[in-house]
Amino acid sequence: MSSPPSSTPPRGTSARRATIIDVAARAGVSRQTVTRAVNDMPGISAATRERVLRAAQELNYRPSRFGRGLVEQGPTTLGVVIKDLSNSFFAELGAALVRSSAPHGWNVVLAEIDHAPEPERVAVELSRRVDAIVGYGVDIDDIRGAIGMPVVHLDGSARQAESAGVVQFGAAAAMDDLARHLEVSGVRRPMVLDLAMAGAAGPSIRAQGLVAALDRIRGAAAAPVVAVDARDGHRDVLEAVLADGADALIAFNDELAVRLLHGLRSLGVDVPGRVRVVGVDGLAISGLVTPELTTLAIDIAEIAEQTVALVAGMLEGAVPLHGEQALRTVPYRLLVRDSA
Amino acid sequence: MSSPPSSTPPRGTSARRATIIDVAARAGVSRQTVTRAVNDMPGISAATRERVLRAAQELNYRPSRFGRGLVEQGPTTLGVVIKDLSNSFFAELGAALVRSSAPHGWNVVLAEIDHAPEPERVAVELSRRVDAIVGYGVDIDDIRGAIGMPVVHLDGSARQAESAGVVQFGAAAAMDDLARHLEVSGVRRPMVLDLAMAGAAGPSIRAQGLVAALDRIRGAAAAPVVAVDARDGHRDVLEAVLADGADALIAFNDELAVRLLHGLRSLGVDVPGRVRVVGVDGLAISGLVTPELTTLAIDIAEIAEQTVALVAGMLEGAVPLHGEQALRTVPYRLLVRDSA
DNA sequence: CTGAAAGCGCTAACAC
DNA sequence: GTGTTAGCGCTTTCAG
Repeated sequence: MSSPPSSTPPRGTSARRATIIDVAARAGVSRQTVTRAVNDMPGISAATRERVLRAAQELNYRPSRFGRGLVEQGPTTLGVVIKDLSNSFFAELGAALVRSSAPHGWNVVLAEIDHAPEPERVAVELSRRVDAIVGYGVDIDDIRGAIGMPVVHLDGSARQAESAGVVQFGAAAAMDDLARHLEVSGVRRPMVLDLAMAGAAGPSIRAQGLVAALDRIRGAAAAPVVAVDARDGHRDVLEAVLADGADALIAFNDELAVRLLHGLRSLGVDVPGRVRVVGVDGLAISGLVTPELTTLAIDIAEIAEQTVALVAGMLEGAVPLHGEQALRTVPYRLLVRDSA
Repeated sequence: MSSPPSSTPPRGTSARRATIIDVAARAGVSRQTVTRAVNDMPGISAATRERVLRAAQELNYRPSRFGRGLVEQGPTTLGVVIKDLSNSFFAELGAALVRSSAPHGWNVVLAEIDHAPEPERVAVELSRRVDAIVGYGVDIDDIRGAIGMPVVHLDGSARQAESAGVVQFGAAAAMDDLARHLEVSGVRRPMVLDLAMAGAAGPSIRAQGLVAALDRIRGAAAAPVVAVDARDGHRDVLEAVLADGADALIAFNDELAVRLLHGLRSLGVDVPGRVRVVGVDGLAISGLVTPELTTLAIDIAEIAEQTVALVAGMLEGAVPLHGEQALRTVPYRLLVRDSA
């Protein structure tokens, strides 16, 4: 691959995508006739259609969706920016957003931050291709070019509502419920198992919230936070916290909790007898493991509904792009099952 | 703006989306100046920018992504049509496709068939908005309008390769391995638990393949196929098949298998002692339940890679849109763990 | 710093 | 049956 000195477009396979004009020229017809052939419209002879289609094929012609959208008024497109799609919670949320968008006739473009070549550019790029942006880690300042574009932060803070829409995940009440539940269950040394985020300095917001809530358990010292790797075996960590006297493990999310449960089982540790385990999210799997997982559950479908409704309102101009009216809250609820 | 006598657009909230021209008029500047303000470009005075932005805001102006894409040559957009995103396998596949597309700089539009208002129109509609289509249940004949558009069937048949690209999931070999494994384990009465699909007449293709493979177990009669509901408790079904003497349950997929495991546990039935359980897919959860699930696993990331590579080849014109060269196969592999 | 002109690729409406 | 005309909304020249 010889790189030309200046800006000569690559010659080889993809010189320049063929347009309707190229096809028209090659088939010796007008552009309109090409349109008719390609879109299977009436008012064209079979012979001509054949000829046009052949020309199109030879040129590897594909209609530009932009030209088409311009004249046809394409559907609203929602850009969804997800941190990490291999995280079940995010994956389910993405799916729910797709589903909630369908009744509106919207298209949904899904983009992932964590595994992107240029993570910080994902949202910016996407914002130029869609009508609204929803997601995590979207830096509103980066999108200032997108004047008037609805932006909704998922799991955002009230502060973020000063500059964009926010769907808040209300965890405080449920965390308090959890602390109370653990307290009456006799827990005295709860520990928070946080997910080790790349590049994160301290504990996650969620872990901090958990610690704060747990702090209200009488007779218990401040709950320690232990960062664990998302995909690891956790065996060492488990042995360590057990040796440290932990009698309740609050995991960052259900996925981690289920892994913990699995690890404890292979260690022969009784749950909830010897140690209790709690997850966060309320994913389907949490109800399918043994013992069934006690968890702080949030209704993902509800989040998606609220989000889409909020965006729809913004698009119509019925809801301001930021401020109080652009703030929604979906609560977590304590789901007591067998593991704690 | 004097509205012409005849086609007055609706006045209310959503009259007609404001264009750059409306903004220019309102701000008393040229379109180009609006572009400069909106895109945060240099060569414009702060005062003018302010004025333009205000006008834009007042008109609820958002740039059209089509007009923009037309002149800017937007990225390739891949349309992914998934049957049911609440099925973990499909959700993971969708996520994997997003991830595999990122290095190419492609955008991915995800659409779901099963919960769409008009299921049969999903793929057709989408095909007019994207550069290539990948997915399940895409009727190639419906998309004939999309001349030259790459279409790839996921989990397709060799026959479908006559008209489109296909990524085949090769199950035969793994199913044979499974049958052999069950045979030497002493299984004599395996049963297939199929997912009851709405509107499906008989057993799924997968169930049929399983039955065919199981048929080779010496001393066993043809394996019965029992259709079960995706979300149900399965208790009745479980009791029935157990009463019927089943000593191995092959589930349509891991999700069902995990539910089965859960049901069996609450029934106090020993797995694999009393009955063995096998899943299909190889999802993450299959390794996190007790006993760990024996399953026919397929590499989802590999499927996504192959699919994206195939589409890329088609887009470049390097790979034909159908035929042998447009056929790829990703195999299932028998993953023997504890449940069978 | 601002504006005018050209053109991106396509289709609807109206000729012929 | 086919071609011509006129945009769709935006950004990129190039002139002022």
